Amino acid sequence: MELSKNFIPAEAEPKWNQHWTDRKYFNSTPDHRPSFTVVIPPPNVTGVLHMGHTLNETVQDILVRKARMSGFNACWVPGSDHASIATEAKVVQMLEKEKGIHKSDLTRAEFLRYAFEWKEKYGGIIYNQIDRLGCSVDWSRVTFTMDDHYYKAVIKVFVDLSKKGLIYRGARMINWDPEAKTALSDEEVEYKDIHGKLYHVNYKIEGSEESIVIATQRPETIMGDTAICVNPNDPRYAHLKNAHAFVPLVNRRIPIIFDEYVDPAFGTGALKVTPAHDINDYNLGLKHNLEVVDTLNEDGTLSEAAGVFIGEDRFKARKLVIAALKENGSLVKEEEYQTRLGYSQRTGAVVEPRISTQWFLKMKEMATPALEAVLKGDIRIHPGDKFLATYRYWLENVKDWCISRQLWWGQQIPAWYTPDGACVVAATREEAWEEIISQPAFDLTRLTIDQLTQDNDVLDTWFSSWLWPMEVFNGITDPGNKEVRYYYPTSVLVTGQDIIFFWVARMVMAGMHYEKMIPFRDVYFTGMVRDKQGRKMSKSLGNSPDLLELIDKYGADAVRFGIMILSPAGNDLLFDESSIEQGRNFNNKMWNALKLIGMWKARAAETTVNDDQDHTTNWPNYWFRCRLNAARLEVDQLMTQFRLSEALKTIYSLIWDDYCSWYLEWIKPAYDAPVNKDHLESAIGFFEELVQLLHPFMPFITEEIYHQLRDRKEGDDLCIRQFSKPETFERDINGKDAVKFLDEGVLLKDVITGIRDVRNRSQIKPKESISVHVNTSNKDIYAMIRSILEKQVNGSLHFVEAAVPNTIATVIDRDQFYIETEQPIDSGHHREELVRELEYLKGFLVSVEKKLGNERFVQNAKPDVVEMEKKKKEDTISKIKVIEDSLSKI
RNA sequence: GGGAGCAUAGCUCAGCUGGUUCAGAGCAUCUGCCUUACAAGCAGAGGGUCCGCGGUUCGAAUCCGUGUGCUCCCA
Repeated sequence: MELSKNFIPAEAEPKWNQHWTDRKYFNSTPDHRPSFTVVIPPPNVTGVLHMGHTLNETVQDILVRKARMSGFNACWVPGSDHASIATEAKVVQMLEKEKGIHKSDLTRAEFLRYAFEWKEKYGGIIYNQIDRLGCSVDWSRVTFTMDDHYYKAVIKVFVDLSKKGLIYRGARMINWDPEAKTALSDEEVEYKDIHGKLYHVNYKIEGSEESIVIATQRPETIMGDTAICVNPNDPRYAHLKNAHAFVPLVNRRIPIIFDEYVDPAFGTGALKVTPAHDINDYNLGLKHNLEVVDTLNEDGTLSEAAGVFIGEDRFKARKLVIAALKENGSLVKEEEYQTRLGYSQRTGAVVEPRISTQWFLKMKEMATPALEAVLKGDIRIHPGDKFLATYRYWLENVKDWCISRQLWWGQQIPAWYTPDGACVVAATREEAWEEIISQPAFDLTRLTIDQLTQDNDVLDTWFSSWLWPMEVFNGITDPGNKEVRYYYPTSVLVTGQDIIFFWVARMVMAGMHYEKMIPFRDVYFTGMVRDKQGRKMSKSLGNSPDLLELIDKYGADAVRFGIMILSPAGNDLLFDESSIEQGRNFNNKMWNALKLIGMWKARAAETTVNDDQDHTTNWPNYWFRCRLNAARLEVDQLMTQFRLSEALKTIYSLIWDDYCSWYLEWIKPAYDAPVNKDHLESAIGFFEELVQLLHPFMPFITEEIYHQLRDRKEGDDLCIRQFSKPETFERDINGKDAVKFLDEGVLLKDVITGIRDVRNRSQIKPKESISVHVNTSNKDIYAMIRSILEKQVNGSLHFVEAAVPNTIATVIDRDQFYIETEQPIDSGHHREELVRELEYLKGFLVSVEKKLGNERFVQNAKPDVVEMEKKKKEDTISKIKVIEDSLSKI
């Protein structure tokens, strides 16, 4: 079959995807082989894959495909999470925009119906992208965090942890998102530096003409003030013991209290205390028994309790309060102030500290085993040095986790309330009722099961995703089942460093708690994908390219190549489309090598070489065999260290440079001559191994080439072809050490390059043939590689014992070369170059001699290092001699 | 404020346990090639005070200290 000019991804990709799917290659069931399990970090259903995901999924696919080809039963479970806040926000928005329906008009059940519809419609986008990228996931296992069994698992865990006393309900100061109208965990708040203002406000002291000035960033909260606090050691305020002041605008009488918490140097040294709206004030309030006046509603508007500006939004209220304070003369000063504000990670709204009754999970007990697992090395973090400290710090200082959210989209908290407010945690209404009637404390005479009401709130999405590695195998709902025993713990988790606390640490906690085992052996953190200017890729900036467009333009293999080649382990990468171009060019290179072999195949000679008699002819095959073995070992090692980018670079260079640029050229037959049959066989065999090595990185083109190289039997596909054991590097070939072949290869390349360089510099036309005279003590090696050398430099090789006059002299490795041309030599230019070279060598010689002259060096350095220096000295001296010799002859 | 990381060619980065002619790779640049696999290519080349300063050592891009500049995490 005639091959197209270039590789056409649009044809190969759907074809192989279909083929792999048809044959169920990526579906896994437990068997006798060791398992290699990866669970996809669930992207949320609202989204599309951005470049960060692309990197992530590619890394996972590389590891999974490699394992599948290395004797493992590879199982990669896809899925997505329900992303409570983000999805609910999108659904609410859609309902308002498209249908004119407000959430408040709907019942919970009606709303959930719309949400599931929405999920059906958009949730598939992400799966399509995973598919197009060539990810070898087991689609029969796709899991969603709101699936029935998953829902049950989350509820089961909640009930269980409650029974164990690890979950409690209480009023605490929490982070409130006034836009989504829900609580957030500490981890969901992002802090940003902003320019703010500090307002100095006058509070009148009771029964005196005096007043006290406080400094605040949030004048709109003064209506919630219930004290003023000063430092007891501050002489300015010592006389105010037992005094009271009046809050401006509302005239509340509040005490002046004394606490060392206040920094006398900050602002005026006097602090207004608003326990309802600031975490530190809240703690002060607890300590001094202060009244709590909550002046804000759940949507961020001022409440009745504020007394003024009721119903105004907090930001507008601030302006109104400032104006009012100005008017009555209470505002004495405004100053610029640098501060930090918390923003909701999901909605971007400014987070409001708010006292609210929420559910919490105690973290201390769960954190200890999770920390130990990593410190003991049961879980290995890559790159370790960078993230171990972060992980450790967070777990050692962990705070209780606020797990309730005031939303509908998610697992509804299984807590049931009697009309008089008593609360029971149970998986179902019936179970809750059972529990109530079993407790004599309840007055059952007027209570029926229907009067129980369920908690309105849902659980944090992370409270479901932390069970992911277990429940994708039904490990929570059906503990100890065959699958979870086989697949758990999973092998490696690949994810972004940004969710180390949200997700990674909590999965370890859940795994240690329920399976008594770590959830994964290795954690690999990928870096963040940034644009060329180093900016984080984000939807709002619009600087993230569309994945499917990239795949359409360059092909999935090229996209995978481009993103991997740029991505050193754990480091951020600056995304640049040109690296994807490089991937496409690489495709083209391999495609052309395939075409070359195809042409050879069409016209191969019947002749073969008899190995014993003709080492020379077979030399390129031996050499490449050794080169390939060495590279395979290197790649294997890099991959176990998760240095995937370097592994890919190694393969890239092995294919492009060693195979295409050197090996194929070395065995290429003379113009119009048929190729030697043994060479052809070797070339095909090597190419097979090369595409196998590359397959995990670029699955489509490699599968295509694999099938183009030979006719394959049904079921002989590259994606499941097992790697042979890498042959050891030292293995002899025909009694010769592999290292020798490699050394000869290096010499041959050096000589070819060196002579071509001379040709270039001397402007010898490519078509002009030259005579190369070499003075060497290794004639046998040159005899071996002679024909290749002559072909590659377009010249003929002759051995000499002395300098040849009227030639261009050069030294390559340890041998002296004299290049004879038909054209006259530009002696001036040549002399100049030789002089420059000579100067460098003389300087180098001085430094080597100095080193060797240093007694302490000779004494202290390792013997082979000293030996090396001596050799350098000798080589340099002989080179100098050759150059001086040539100079004298010009 | 506390902690972590980074600084090497124009750009993006390798450089592991200090020692090969160690200062590297890819991309970009320059020169020469339409050589029947490939111009999305081939053959070559140039390019760096390894951020500054100090120390340890026979020897430092590499180890230690310090300064500067950037990035991230936490409060």
